[in-house]
Amino acid sequence: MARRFEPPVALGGTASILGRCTMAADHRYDPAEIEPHWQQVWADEGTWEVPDDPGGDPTSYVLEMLPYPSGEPHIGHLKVYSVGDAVAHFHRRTGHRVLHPMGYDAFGLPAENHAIKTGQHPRVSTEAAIEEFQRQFRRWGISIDWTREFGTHEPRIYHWTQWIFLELFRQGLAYQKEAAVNWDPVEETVLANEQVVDGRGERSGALVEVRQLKQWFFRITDYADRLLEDLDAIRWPEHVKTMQRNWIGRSQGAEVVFRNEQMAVDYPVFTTRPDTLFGATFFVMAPEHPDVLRLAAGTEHEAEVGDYVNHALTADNALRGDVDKEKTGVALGRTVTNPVNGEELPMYVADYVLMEYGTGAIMAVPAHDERDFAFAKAFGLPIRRVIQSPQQQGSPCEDELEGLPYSGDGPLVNSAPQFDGVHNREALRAIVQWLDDQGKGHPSVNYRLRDWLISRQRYWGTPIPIIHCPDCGAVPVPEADLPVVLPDVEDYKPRGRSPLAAAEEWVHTTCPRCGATAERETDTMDTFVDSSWYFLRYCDALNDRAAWDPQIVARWMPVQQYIGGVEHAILHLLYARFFTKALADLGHLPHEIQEPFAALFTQGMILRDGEKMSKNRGNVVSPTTIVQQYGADTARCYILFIGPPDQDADWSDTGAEGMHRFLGRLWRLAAEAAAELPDDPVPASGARNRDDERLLRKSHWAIDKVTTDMSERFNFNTAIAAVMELINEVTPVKRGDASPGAVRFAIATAASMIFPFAPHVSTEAYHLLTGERLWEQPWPAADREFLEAATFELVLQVNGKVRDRVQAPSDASRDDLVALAHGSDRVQQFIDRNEVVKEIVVPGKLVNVVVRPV
RNA sequence: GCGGGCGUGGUGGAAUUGGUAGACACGCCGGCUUUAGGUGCCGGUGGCGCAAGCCAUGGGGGUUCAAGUCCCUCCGCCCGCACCA
Repeated sequence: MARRFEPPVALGGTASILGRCTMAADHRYDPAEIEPHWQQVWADEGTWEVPDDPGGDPTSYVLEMLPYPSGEPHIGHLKVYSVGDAVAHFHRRTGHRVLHPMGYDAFGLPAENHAIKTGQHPRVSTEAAIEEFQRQFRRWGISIDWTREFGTHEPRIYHWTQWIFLELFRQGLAYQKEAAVNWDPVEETVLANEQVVDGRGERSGALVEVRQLKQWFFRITDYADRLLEDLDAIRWPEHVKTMQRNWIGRSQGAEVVFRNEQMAVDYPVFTTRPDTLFGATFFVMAPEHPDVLRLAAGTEHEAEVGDYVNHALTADNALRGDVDKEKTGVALGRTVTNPVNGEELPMYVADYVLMEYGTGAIMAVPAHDERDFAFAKAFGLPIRRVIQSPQQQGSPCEDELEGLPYSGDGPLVNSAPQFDGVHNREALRAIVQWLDDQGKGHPSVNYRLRDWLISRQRYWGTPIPIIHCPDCGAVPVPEADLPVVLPDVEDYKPRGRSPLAAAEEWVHTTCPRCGATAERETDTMDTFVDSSWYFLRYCDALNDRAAWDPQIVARWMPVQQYIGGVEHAILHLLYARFFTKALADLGHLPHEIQEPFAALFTQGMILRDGEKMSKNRGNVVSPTTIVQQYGADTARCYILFIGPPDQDADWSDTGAEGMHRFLGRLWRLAAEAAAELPDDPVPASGARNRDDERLLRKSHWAIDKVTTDMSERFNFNTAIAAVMELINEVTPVKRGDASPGAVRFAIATAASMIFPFAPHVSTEAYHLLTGERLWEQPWPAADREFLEAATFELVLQVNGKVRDRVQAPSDASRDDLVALAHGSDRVQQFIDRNEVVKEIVVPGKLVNVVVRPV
């Protein structure tokens, strides 16, 4: 290392030589030189690698969400890895073996769409992007165990994605069914419910069509309750948990059977309000309900119902979901019997009833349900109040409809003699019990969550390892034949079926069960399948006999700190939880591992001028540019300094420059001190002068502050600010008479603590000062001795307003403090001509003298 | 409509449990160093006021010796869910 400083002979014991025209000052802080140097050392030595089995050492697994490799990393990546790396470094230096791996979510539509446009194989563009990501992550100095790296598109990886599919299939958790599914006409594939937002494809923005297709599903609904309950046990942001709870949408209620006598068919409905059963005045079915046309057949409504159903099924999904839309529907000309009172209720078909939820049919209680109320008004149907609202209880109102619809609680009316006057919550239980006894209903739970549709009619994904045999049906590919390798094709364009269907040689095969001619499944899996287990693979990444060894996984899992964007609050995070539970049930994970991510941190976006960065706005700041301009340390530090990392933050070029100046100052102070100050020990308590005391006090205060900010919260911005305060204390003039040992200690401590955010410059500075490798040093510990001062600044208030500040001994009694208050002229000024009512003393802080005019 | 979050100087943000509002930084102003630019260093910087002092955390009200922090109410912005029976 030619550039290393040769420390000159020490220039004596005082710090007064800290002038500017020194050797060190001739050199500039040059990240372009420092950063690659240490990166090379870390790469050569494999510094961040951990063994599969770390033995008895405490472990920590720090993970950022799997990046999708496309083009080059953007500033959001820089932020998420700056946060994750800070956590990983802090955990390492506080005594943990830290697993901090990297990989790529390499399958997916953008690469395939690119292939459709250019004919370039998605593997080629994807692997080019991966290389670019690798290069950048290395250039940023992120501490990654590169031996564990993989892309989900590698056959050695999707081998196990297919294996997991087969395991789920074996257990009945993967199944095929014909269903009304969301078809994205632009992407030409089906989408999961989670990928449809406001009736539009999440990626394409196209209005989604409903099609009847045979598709593969994962039975995530079997895990609805556990996915809900276990949220309580994980340290995740409350709003993410709320979003998952809402998505799962558990509602407790009852199934109630309504019978159509003409056709002799029972129609169960789900309701959360069986207490309002006596208020049901009609009955509504979804247009998709398979019995609708049959029911209407032969009635005067037949033609009208047919038209309505046709229209409803072809209408835009988005419009149908609109709450404010006028209620529409058609009478079926049939009735059902209300089981509680034998009343005949007219049947309707209406598109406000959804086939996917409950049984696709509802009992309508217009008096106590907004939607039913709106429908009843539109169709002139009777409205019967069966629950009294509080306003109504004193004086029965004149207008029958006043206060309706009312969805709150209250005593029952107009119901049945044994229930009238009973509070509805109580009546609810009694009515369900009665229905159960009569065989006309039972308690029931419903979920909004549906099974996860995983098949995609696209090329660039993991092939579904199934062979369709005319005799045996869907037969799993034998484990020994895995992986089913994705074949090359000429044409990536989906034409309503997977491009894989065109790979005829690949498709044609024999049935593993009976040997007959058979065909391979040509759909591929949703890429969310890949990202639902990748974190398990990292623990045992090179295993070529199994997806992982459960014993090894047990050493690292669950992920101690997971970091990523809130946009995955539902999709990825719910699927990964489902996989973890299912795999544990199947015996592939230790039973204790029920949750993949013990703690979650969601970072905010980086904005510019208050707006999202986007190519359209032309306000994109690229990490490449920033790193070139200021170095990785500045970029990483600044991104963490702009504000709390969970909040959105506005990027500012001048702000980044300020951070660059600060790191330069830190480096220069270290270089100067290394060159000019003798390497004395920190002066012992008897040998310290006032400046030593001040500097050491500040140092230990900063250690305490930074340690708290890092371990108890994610306040990296205030941690960095504390290091800045410490450095401000070390500047030449302030240093005054401080001893070289104290000055060196303060600078080394600052470097040590900025390391998780700016690993290169801090390592360099620390090495200059001590000759030691910073990453091998334990995290500094604050010495209590310096945290407790002999005196403190006592704030003196009169009537809650600050009037003076004085130094007070830390061990002063309350009376002493009050005396000090009265001793202040400025306080006296405000007490004069007033009567002292009382004195409030907050030890160590303030005295408040309360006065009132005489 | 329901649920959640947020509102503090010119700007980003601090204020951990009700106890000094504005840490730290950007920007701006002034000074020193430098051939010069940049860098570096020193000082100042919430508003009003000559000053004593007064005012100030989206608006209004309350609790308290003391409120950015707790309570009520209104306003504004952001996010999630939304015909789920």
